[in-house]
Amino acid sequence: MDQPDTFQHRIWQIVAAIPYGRVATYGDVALLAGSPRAARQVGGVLSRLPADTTLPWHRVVNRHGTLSLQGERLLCQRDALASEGIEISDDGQLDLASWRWQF
DNA sequence: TGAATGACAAATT
DNA sequence: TAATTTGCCATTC
Repeated sequence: MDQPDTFQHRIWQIVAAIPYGRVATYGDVALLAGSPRAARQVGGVLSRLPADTTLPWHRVVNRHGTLSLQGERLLCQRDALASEGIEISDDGQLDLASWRWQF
């Protein structure tokens, strides 16, 4: 099983701290995790999340304010964000200047 | 143990 | 200005 102090576990803690109705970038999460260059690992961790997780992974977007996912996962994230009051453009892009989590 | 992978980001062409 | 390539870092095979 996973160690209690792994990067993965730290990512979970940070993503869980994202306030409702806000979004954070992979780079921000990586920065808070202690590795500003580990943005890829953030995505890697979220990609391995269990289906029954309570983690608000849908609040994590790339630095362009777009969703890097594809297919059904992308639709699920867009729907989840819309449910929180976050408006997304037709191109799947949201206004980071307005929705980005300021910490 | 080593090589490959990946839900990003920045630099370069 | 836009598109492409390289670099990063932890996890996985």
